[in-house]
Amino acid sequence: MNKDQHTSEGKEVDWTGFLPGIAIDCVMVGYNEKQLKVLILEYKETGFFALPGGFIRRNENLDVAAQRVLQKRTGLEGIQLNQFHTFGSLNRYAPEPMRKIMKKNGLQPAEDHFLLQRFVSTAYYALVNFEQAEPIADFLSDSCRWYDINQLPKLLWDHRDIIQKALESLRKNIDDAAVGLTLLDEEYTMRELRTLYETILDKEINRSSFHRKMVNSGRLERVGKKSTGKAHRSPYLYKFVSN
Amino acid sequence: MNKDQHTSEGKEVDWTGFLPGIAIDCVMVGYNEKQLKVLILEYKETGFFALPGGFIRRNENLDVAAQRVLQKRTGLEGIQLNQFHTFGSLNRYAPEPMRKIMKKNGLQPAEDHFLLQRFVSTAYYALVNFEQAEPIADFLSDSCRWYDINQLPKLLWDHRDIIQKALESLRKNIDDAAVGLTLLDEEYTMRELRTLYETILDKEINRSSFHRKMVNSGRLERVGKKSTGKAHRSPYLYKFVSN
DNA sequence: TACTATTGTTGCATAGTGTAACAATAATAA
DNA sequence: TTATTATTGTTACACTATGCAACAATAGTA
Repeated sequence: MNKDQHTSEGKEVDWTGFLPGIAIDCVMVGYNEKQLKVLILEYKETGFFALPGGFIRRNENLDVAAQRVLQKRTGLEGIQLNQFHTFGSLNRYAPEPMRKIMKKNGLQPAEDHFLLQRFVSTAYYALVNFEQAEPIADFLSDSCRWYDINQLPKLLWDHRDIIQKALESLRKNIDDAAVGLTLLDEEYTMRELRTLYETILDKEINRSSFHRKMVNSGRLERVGKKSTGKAHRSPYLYKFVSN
Repeated sequence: MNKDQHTSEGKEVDWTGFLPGIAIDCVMVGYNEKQLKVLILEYKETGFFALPGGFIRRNENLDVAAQRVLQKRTGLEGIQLNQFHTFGSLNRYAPEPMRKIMKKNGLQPAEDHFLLQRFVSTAYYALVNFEQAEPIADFLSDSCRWYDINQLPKLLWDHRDIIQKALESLRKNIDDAAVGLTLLDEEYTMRELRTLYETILDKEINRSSFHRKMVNSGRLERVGKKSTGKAHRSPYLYKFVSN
């Protein structure tokens, strides 16, 4: 058999249980203090950073595998995952960092170890509530943390490109994605929702147009007013309609 | 080594030269006589039909592999390929048809033969000129033919779903895809272009709105008139502007 | 020369959106 | 109590895009 000792997970990993050659990478997007965040793993003692990812079990759907990866890293279930691209460039095959990571974890991988192969990677993005998620490192990493999308550390392989493409995809789907539903608190002001849009799209949005569009979309419901404590009219609170 | 005899291609196939577990499927879309066409392979003596596909060489980019598949089946180079989804459902793993296909080709595949594994498949669609393409079967097939997208034979695995998703993707991108550029002759009337759009979108399009939109897009150029021989005003001919 | 069918074009209604202005209002200052 | 201030809610206007309908142009036919 082809097993590694991974005491940090308390069990051995049987790499033969996964499909070879194909991996999954997840861009988990959060939002806090007017900034977009992405979950990033830091590998032990190497200064290497990368997206959370995983592999597909031999009797597991691709989409289910992605759900599993997300659940492992955030503790959340039932999050909508969006497959946006599959990355298969040759220049993403660079086993040296992974070999170093494994050595730092006390492993002595053979040259043809599962993790040192070339992988094609199908990438998903997911909108994750910053408050509810609990970043959890995997057995090769010592941290899984939120990073500001504009202040990412240098990432391994093509993971910077993957995040960029995820962001483009999110921007394209922003109106369908119900971004406010996941990224904001249950109730929010129009200003907060607009700021979220502006942050994602990285451009200013006209105030009254946005207001009209959101109200007319029929997906928002007024649920009260918010006291800002400031010297001006207090804004309404909205939430997504539940149909 | 792990080689099969394939005299129809005049050489052996060394399956170890490909990445395992991941395949490519191509939806090549053509247009003829007001109907959308798709290139479909028929496997020898089995009555099995499937999309043209292939695998990724160990030192080959994913996108390049897709180009190679397309080139092999159509003889065309430089066609734009659009990756639209990666299919990884478990229910697409059904090796029995492939085993039968191989046996009909005089092969006696081992249980764990490369082609009998589970594959995740990254799918591309491409717009292909019906006149210029020369459908070419591969070594396991005895034909590669255009089929009307509304009269497809029963396809193996999930290939019907793949075509459906390709069509949805094409519809979403129809305005960017410059469909007329590839699917029509170099010069065409507004009526022909509109009929193409209507065929792809499967709905009627308002005549004058379409006319306006296309003219205002700045991507069309009037290049003359066409004699229809009919008793009415003759339409202008257009072509895509070359910038 | 009138007729017919189709194309090219234009006017009108409606919807979406950018811009600016006005109205409402909650706290603060006078 | 009243004026001030800042921000939100709303509305008017302009411009664009698009569906719809009507009119004009025209190439062949009767």
